[in-house]
Amino acid sequence: MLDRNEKKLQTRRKLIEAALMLSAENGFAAISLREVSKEAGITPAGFYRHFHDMEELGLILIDEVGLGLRQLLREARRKQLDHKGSAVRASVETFIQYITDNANLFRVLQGERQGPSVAFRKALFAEINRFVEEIAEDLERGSKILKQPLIDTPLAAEAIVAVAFTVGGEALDIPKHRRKELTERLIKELKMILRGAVAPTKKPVKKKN
Amino acid sequence: MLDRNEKKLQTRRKLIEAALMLSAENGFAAISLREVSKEAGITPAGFYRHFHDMEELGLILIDEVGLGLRQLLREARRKQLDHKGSAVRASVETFIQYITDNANLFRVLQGERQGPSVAFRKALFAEINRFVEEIAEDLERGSKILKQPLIDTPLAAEAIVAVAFTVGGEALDIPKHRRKELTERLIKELKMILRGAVAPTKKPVKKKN
DNA sequence: TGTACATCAGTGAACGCGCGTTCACTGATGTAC
DNA sequence: TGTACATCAGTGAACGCGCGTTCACTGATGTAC
Repeated sequence: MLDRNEKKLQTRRKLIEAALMLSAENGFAAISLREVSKEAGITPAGFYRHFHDMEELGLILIDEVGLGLRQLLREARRKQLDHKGSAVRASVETFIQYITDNANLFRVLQGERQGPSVAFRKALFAEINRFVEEIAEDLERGSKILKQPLIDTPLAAEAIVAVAFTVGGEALDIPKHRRKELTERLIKELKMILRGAVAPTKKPVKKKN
Repeated sequence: MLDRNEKKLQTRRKLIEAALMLSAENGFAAISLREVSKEAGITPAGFYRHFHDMEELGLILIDEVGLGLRQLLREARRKQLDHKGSAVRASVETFIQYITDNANLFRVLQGERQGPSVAFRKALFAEINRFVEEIAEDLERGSKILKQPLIDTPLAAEAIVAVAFTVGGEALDIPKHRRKELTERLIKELKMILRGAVAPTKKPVKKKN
């Protein structure tokens, strides 16, 4: 009951990795049970020993996305403590690195927002929301340290994530040597948002936009 | 040579509308030539009198998206001239209205970013870029009128579009009565970005984020 | 340790289905005289 | 206006293909004695 189980888990892993790899091309929605099974080295019928159908596999992929995002945050926080340069820079560089390393995982997140099923979309949305909330907490903490209260932290977090994911999505389709530009651009954009999120200190600058 | 041609164009329109309608469910990538033909009321073989394949139809859908976006901008500018309330509010309300009215068109834009083919993605990206540039011009104009120079207009435009499209995408999956909240949220987020994009007037507020 | 039996991950063949594409065709519309 | 011919949007049957799913099966691993 150990070697056997281990073997099974190994095949399961292979299926997950195969799905991740194959969905790089045209998204998870575009791949078939047969393709995934073949890539993982088993027959289509064998697939059913592991998942009820492709949707179940898809939901597990989304879990992996969530896991990846949390790892990303942990890594980013760690880098911020070393604080050479700004916190934003450290975070963005970690983020772009993550995207580069986990392109296929990020593609799932990016691509299946209007994916194959309602359950799918809901799960993905929940995962992203969780990420936004964690970013909000980070912002809150940072703003207290710097003594720069923010006007509306959750909103700022949402805007930051929206912009980061959009630019991140672009990064996937770009040759590596142009990643650096994207990184700089993203840093500037996020700083812009943060600047707008800081509550005015003395004379509030008038704006009528 | 007139009635004939007219009839043909009519069928073509039906195919386009059918594709738009069917792709509402699970995106354009998920629909078949046979489905579209059936929905449009012709046999699958007849499809080829109008398009070489589904990809060609898809590219035309993207053109329609572009057309829609330009109409949206025109409408938003018109509303701004009436300027009851802020320019941002007028724009956002027009935007959300557009999304509500053209949900399927917007879904194409939203959903096929990592769509079926490279040509597809490129076309979509080009269309969005064009939109970003027009927003940038609007921002530039607005900032001159208000005498509030912006630090980096193209960047601000990009961030604005990223946030607007993200929130817009959420709007699609939400019951109508909650649209209002989303509208307000989007307005706040865009104002936040604009605040961050305005060049500091006198003493630049220090920030180390 | 050796034997008899149970478990169960993975096999391979078969199924019915919807797909994209081809083809010769039909019949209404358009054109030339 | 009437006739003979050309055009061509749309038909309907046929094709081969990959799909998801089922099923009885095999044979290696695990368990009980």
